[in-house]
Amino acid sequence: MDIKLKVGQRIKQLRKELELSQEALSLKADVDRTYVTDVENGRRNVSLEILERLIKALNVSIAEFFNAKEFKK
Amino acid sequence: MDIKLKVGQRIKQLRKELELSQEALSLKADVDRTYVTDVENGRRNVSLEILERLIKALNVSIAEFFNAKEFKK
DNA sequence: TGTGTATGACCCTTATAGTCCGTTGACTTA
DNA sequence: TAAGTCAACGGACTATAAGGGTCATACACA
Repeated sequence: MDIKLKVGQRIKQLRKELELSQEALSLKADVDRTYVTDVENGRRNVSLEILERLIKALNVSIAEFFNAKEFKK
Repeated sequence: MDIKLKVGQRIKQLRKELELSQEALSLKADVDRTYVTDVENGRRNVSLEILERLIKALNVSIAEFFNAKEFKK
């Protein structure tokens, strides 16, 4: 599966666990709301700095974010 | 520390373990030779797709790549 | 019905990611 | 003295990420 989609689905999963809307997450991470939609749907090739902001807004470490089975080989 | 530098240092560390030159890594990952230098020195805000190519060229999973103490909190 | 909230899909700028050319300095080996 | 490898750096260029506008859809509730 495409890396962009894997990351998008992981973000969506963690966002749901926190019961945040896309807009609430976008505000916490200081990105555009429609950008979050695109990222979650695998349409954006996110850069490191934006990815870090999104991950921080989800209250997990980068290691935790990528410690999911879709990122293990 | 800056996320770009953390990623750069991790790439350099794994590259050294494999005893690859920057150019050899750049060929394996199909990115520009000079780009690898910049990434390792924290000067590039790498995108997901390029990062994935670099990580694959280093023979580790994405989870393993980020399973290092600098990415845990 | 309407009104609000949440998400998704386009489309279009502009800021920057990524490429490609070259040079330089440090180090090694002949 | 070369002649090679390697890393770092700069300038110019091209491709695309990031941001933002707008409209559509679905759902809930008054």
